[in-house]
Amino acid sequence: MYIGEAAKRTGLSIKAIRFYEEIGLIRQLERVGRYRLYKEADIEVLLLIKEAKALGVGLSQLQGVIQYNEGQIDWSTIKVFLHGIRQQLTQQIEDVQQKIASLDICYEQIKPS
DNA sequence: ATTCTCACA
DNA sequence: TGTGAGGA
Repeated sequence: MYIGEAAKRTGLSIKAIRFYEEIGLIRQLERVGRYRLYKEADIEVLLLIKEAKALGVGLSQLQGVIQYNEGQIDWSTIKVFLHGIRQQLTQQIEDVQQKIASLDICYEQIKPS
Protein backbone atom coordinates (compact mmCIF):
# COMPACT_ATOMS: atom_id res chain seq x y z
CA MET A 1 0.00 0.00 0.00
CA TYR A 2 1.08 3.58 -0.51
CA ILE A 3 1.50 6.24 2.12
CA GLY A 4 -2.03 7.60 1.77
CA GLU A 5 -3.58 4.31 2.81
CA ALA A 6 -1.03 3.89 5.59
CA ALA A 7 -2.05 7.31 6.88
CA LYS A 8 -5.72 6.38 6.81
CA ARG A 9 -5.09 3.06 8.53
CA THR A 10 -3.05 4.62 11.33
CA GLY A 11 -4.62 8.02 11.73
CA LEU A 12 -1.19 9.61 11.38
CA SER A 13 -0.56 12.34 8.84
CA ILE A 14 1.32 11.53 5.66
CA LYS A 15 3.92 14.09 6.63
CA ALA A 16 4.45 12.53 10.03
CA ILE A 17 4.90 9.06 8.54
CA ARG A 18 7.57 10.27 6.13
CA PHE A 19 9.23 12.14 8.96
CA TYR A 20 9.41 9.00 11.10
CA GLU A 21 11.21 7.24 8.31
CA GLU A 22 13.55 10.18 7.88
CA ILE A 23 14.65 10.06 11.51
CA GLY A 24 15.09 6.30 11.42
CA LEU A 25 12.13 5.45 13.63
CA ILE A 26 10.86 3.02 11.03
CA ARG A 27 12.81 1.13 8.39
CA GLN A 28 13.73 2.67 5.08
CA LEU A 29 10.87 1.58 2.91
CA GLU A 30 11.40 0.00 -0.43
CA ARG A 31 10.06 2.02 -3.33
CA VAL A 32 7.94 1.18 -6.28
CA GLY A 33 9.55 3.59 -8.61
CA ARG A 34 9.50 6.69 -6.49
CA TYR A 35 6.70 5.76 -4.14
CA ARG A 36 7.20 4.24 -0.70
CA LEU A 37 5.56 0.87 -0.25
CA TYR A 38 4.09 -0.04 3.13
CA LYS A 39 3.13 -3.45 4.42
CA GLU A 40 1.21 -4.74 7.41
CA ALA A 41 4.26 -4.81 9.68
CA ASP A 42 4.79 -1.11 8.99
CA ILE A 43 1.23 -0.36 10.02
CA GLU A 44 1.78 -2.14 13.31
CA VAL A 45 4.90 -0.11 13.99
CA LEU A 46 3.15 3.13 13.12
CA LEU A 47 0.29 2.26 15.46
CA LEU A 48 2.83 1.59 18.20
CA ILE A 49 4.33 5.03 17.63
CA LYS A 50 0.87 6.54 17.82
CA GLU A 51 0.16 4.74 21.10
CA ALA A 52 3.47 5.89 22.50
CA LYS A 53 2.74 9.48 21.59
CA ALA A 54 -0.61 9.25 23.36
CA LEU A 55 1.29 8.08 26.44
CA GLY A 56 3.44 11.18 26.29
CA VAL A 57 6.48 9.40 24.93
CA GLY A 58 8.64 11.63 22.75
CA LEU A 59 9.96 10.41 19.45
CA SER A 60 13.53 10.63 20.73
CA GLN A 61 12.67 8.13 23.44
CA LEU A 62 11.48 5.73 20.75
CA GLN A 63 14.80 5.86 18.94
CA GLY A 64 16.32 2.40 18.87
CA VAL A 65 13.25 0.71 20.30
CA ILE A 66 11.95 -0.62 17.01
CA GLN A 67 14.33 -3.27 15.73
CA TYR A 68 13.89 -5.50 12.73
CA ASN A 69 15.46 -8.94 12.95
CA GLU A 70 15.26 -10.89 9.73
CA GLY A 71 12.72 -8.40 8.50
CA GLN A 72 10.44 -9.09 11.44
CA ILE A 73 9.65 -6.66 14.25
CA ASP A 74 11.43 -7.42 17.52
CA TRP A 75 8.51 -7.14 19.91
CA SER A 76 10.55 -8.26 22.91
CA THR A 77 12.58 -5.05 22.80
CA ILE A 78 9.36 -3.09 22.59
CA LYS A 79 7.95 -4.99 25.55
CA VAL A 80 10.95 -4.03 27.68
CA PHE A 81 10.60 -0.44 26.54
CA LEU A 82 6.92 -0.31 27.45
CA HIS A 83 7.68 -1.70 30.88
CA GLY A 84 10.14 1.14 31.32
CA ILE A 85 7.41 3.59 30.40
CA ARG A 86 5.18 1.99 33.00
CA GLN A 87 7.76 2.54 35.68
CA GLN A 88 8.21 6.10 34.50
CA LEU A 89 4.49 6.73 34.84
CA THR A 90 4.48 5.18 38.30
CA GLN A 91 7.25 7.56 39.30
CA GLN A 92 5.23 10.46 37.98
CA ILE A 93 2.36 9.48 40.26
CA GLU A 94 4.71 9.62 43.21
CA ASP A 95 6.08 12.98 42.13
CA VAL A 96 2.62 14.46 41.84
CA GLN A 97 1.63 13.02 45.21
CA GLN A 98 4.65 14.74 46.73
CA LYS A 99 3.58 18.00 45.17
CA ILE A 100 0.12 17.61 46.64
CA ALA A 101 1.68 16.97 50.03
CA SER A 102 3.72 20.15 49.71
CA LEU A 103 0.62 22.04 48.72
CA ASP A 104 -1.22 20.74 51.78
CA ILE A 105 1.58 22.09 53.97
CA CYS A 106 1.10 25.47 52.34
CA TYR A 107 -2.56 25.36 53.30
CA GLU A 108 -1.61 24.60 56.89
CA GLN A 109 0.57 27.68 57.02
CA ILE A 110 -2.16 29.91 55.67
CA LYS A 111 -4.79 28.49 58.01
CA PRO A 112 -4.49 31.27 60.72
CA SER A 113 -6.36 33.73 58.52
C1' DA B 1 -6.01 12.76 -7.06
C1' DT B 2 -1.72 11.31 -5.02
C1' DT B 3 2.99 11.44 -3.85
C1' DC B 4 7.44 13.43 -4.14
C1' DT B 5 11.44 16.67 -2.35
C1' DC B 6 12.98 20.86 -0.33
C1' DA B 7 12.63 24.73 2.68
C1' DC B 8 11.20 26.35 7.02
C1' DA B 9 9.28 27.17 11.74
C1' DT C 1 7.90 17.61 15.60
C1' DG C 2 6.28 18.33 12.02
C1' DT C 3 3.76 21.74 7.88
C1' DG C 4 3.56 24.42 3.31
C1' DA C 5 4.94 25.13 -1.36
C1' DG C 6 5.35 23.58 -5.79
C1' DG C 7 6.35 20.05 -9.24
C1' DA C 8 5.99 15.18 -11.44
